[in-house]
Amino acid sequence: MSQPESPSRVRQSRHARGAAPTLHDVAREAGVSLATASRVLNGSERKVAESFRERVEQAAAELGYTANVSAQATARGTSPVIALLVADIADPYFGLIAAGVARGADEQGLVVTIAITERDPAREARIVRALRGQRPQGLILAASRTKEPTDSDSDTARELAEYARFGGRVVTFGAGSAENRHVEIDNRAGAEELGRRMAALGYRAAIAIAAAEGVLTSDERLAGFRAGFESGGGAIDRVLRGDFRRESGVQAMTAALAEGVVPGTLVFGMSDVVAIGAMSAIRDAGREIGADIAVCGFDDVPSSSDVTPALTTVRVPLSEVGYQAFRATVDADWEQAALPLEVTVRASTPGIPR
Amino acid sequence: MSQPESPSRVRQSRHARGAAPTLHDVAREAGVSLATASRVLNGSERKVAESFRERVEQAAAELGYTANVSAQATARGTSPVIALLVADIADPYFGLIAAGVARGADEQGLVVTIAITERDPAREARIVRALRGQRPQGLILAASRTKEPTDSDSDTARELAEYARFGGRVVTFGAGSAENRHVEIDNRAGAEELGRRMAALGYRAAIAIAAAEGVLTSDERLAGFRAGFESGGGAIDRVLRGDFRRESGVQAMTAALAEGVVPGTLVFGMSDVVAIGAMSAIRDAGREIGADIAVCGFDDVPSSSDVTPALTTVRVPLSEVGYQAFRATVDADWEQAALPLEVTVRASTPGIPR
DNA sequence: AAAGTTAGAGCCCTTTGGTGA
DNA sequence: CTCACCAAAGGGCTCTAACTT
Repeated sequence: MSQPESPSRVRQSRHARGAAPTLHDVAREAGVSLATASRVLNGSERKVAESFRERVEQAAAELGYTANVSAQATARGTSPVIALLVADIADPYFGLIAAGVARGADEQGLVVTIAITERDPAREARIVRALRGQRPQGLILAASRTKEPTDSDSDTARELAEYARFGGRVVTFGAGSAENRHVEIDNRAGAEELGRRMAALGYRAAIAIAAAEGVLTSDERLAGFRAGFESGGGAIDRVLRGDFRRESGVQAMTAALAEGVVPGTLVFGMSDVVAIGAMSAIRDAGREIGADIAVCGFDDVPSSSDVTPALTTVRVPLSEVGYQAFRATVDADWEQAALPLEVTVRASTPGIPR
Repeated sequence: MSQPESPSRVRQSRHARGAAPTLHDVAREAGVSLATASRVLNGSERKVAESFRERVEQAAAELGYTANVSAQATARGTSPVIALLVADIADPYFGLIAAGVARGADEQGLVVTIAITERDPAREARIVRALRGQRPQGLILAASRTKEPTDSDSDTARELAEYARFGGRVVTFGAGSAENRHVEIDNRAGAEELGRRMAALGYRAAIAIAAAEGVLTSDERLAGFRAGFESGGGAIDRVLRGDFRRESGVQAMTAALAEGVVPGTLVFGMSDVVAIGAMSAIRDAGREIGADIAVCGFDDVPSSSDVTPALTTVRVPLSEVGYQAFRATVDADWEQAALPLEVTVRASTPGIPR
């Protein structure tokens, strides 16, 4: 009566159902000690005789044993996970970065946990704190950093510092603190080249659709573009503010159009997604993209080449960027590999005939 | 000499640097027992006197304590993670699903670990096995299932069964086994309606670009479309095979065009991404999308409305689908909420004037 | 006697001495 | 002396049972 409804050859361990077999179960089944079973199954330098190894492996297979990662983590004092924070995983920008991170993690047999900040600094701080509890080997922060930290930003910073203090490795994008490793995308240079090229195409007046002032990526891209565009004789007439989302491009552009946009103007969206939103607004206003109003963006996300006219942009090797960020979390001595940006001129900026 | 370079008020615990503070440290600092500290910090029914609670909380704050999730997991026997398997996180289809899953997980304070199958059954099996080790509360499999399992598929199935056997909850998409919960997208009905609508618009000849035979989602969409389209007097002339990726759409369409495509033909891509690839090929061949060759897809990923002409498709609430999948992993009694699909006719299928 | 504390066993695994062949 | 095994301690936490006031 102590073993209700148990089939005849049931194991008498406590996990008849409901719990996965443990190393203990395997060891007992194989008739060896825990230590030996551990060595066979969960990797160790020390040798185990072939006959024992076989017995253990068979027992494990029979029982469907899988090492309990949490237990391993507590015992080893390190857990095989990389934490990735992104603003929005459905955004292709972050999707591509995540793909790169995942690729790297897979290579190293690490697991990646993903969390979404929704671009909310308070949320971000909360998440970093929660993630700290996982004791991940590395933490990659791919949400947008701002220059002058809000209170919540410094909450995040504090949590990150705390995490780093106890051996965790933080990787951020763009200029990080001296402490943290960071993957640098040369937004400024890429944007400058873009500005130069656009000026060379004959554009002289531009409208920029940027994120809020202080958002580093946006600031850098804007400054770079301005430098390049002005060096070629162009000028940015208006800077509209929003964020990196498509809807932001739609709204800013709609507003700009309402105020009036002269033909031959170039619109520069701080991200392709924004630029594509702007294109949509332009079209909805009955204007033409290209000869009438030209548009360019930044990132070269896949859909940039699928819209019509195809979007002029700066190619950022996002997946590679993600991969680099991953390497930065695990490599003892890491140096960022070159991440070349490349201006890609397409039909959305046909140029102005002289 | 026993405490090198230690600041004066250093704590004497073993973790002067390198290891995060433990509950033990907090308890000592607060002058209470482990049990009390645990109750205060890591949630418990039992009451703790206010004065003790304060002391503990302050000590925790001072030390920057965060509970070690792995240790909690081993002690509690359950770990707060949901595992998500997707074919490709950079694909907007999976990106949106992941966003929905992440939203749900966040609501419940769970962590999402993500893994990429790359649509490789062998990889998938390997990953499921690795993920099993995490003892996640739920496992969401969002990669494409096939009808007649390959060997590797049954490897996956075996791992899933093993996982489920010990209390894990598996959620798949599309018709799952009787055992597993599954989130059903009514591909057939959606595609049928699409087919009907396309026939009503005057289309009579269609080319379908599908994934390999046996890939359930593709099969269902194709069958549904065929039924609807034929019921309206149309017929599918050619079924080209590839996968769900953009490149597949390009290749299939290029091949189709080489063989010849008469004006007025409708191309149905089994996913928007494929349809967009086909659009690209059509354009590259110097043909026109719309009046000449019409195109429709499935999913309504964001870029579908950004391409020109905008893509006719079937709207799938992907983020909601992901959310549902998440609920299915955690709710004791779960019933799938309705996931209405909606045919969205856009400019890529202007119809054939009679 | 109620309320709240504490000691200590237990979770699953790793790893280090020891020990017998 | 190797070689290859085992026992046992330890890792950070939870939770029950016993104890204090």
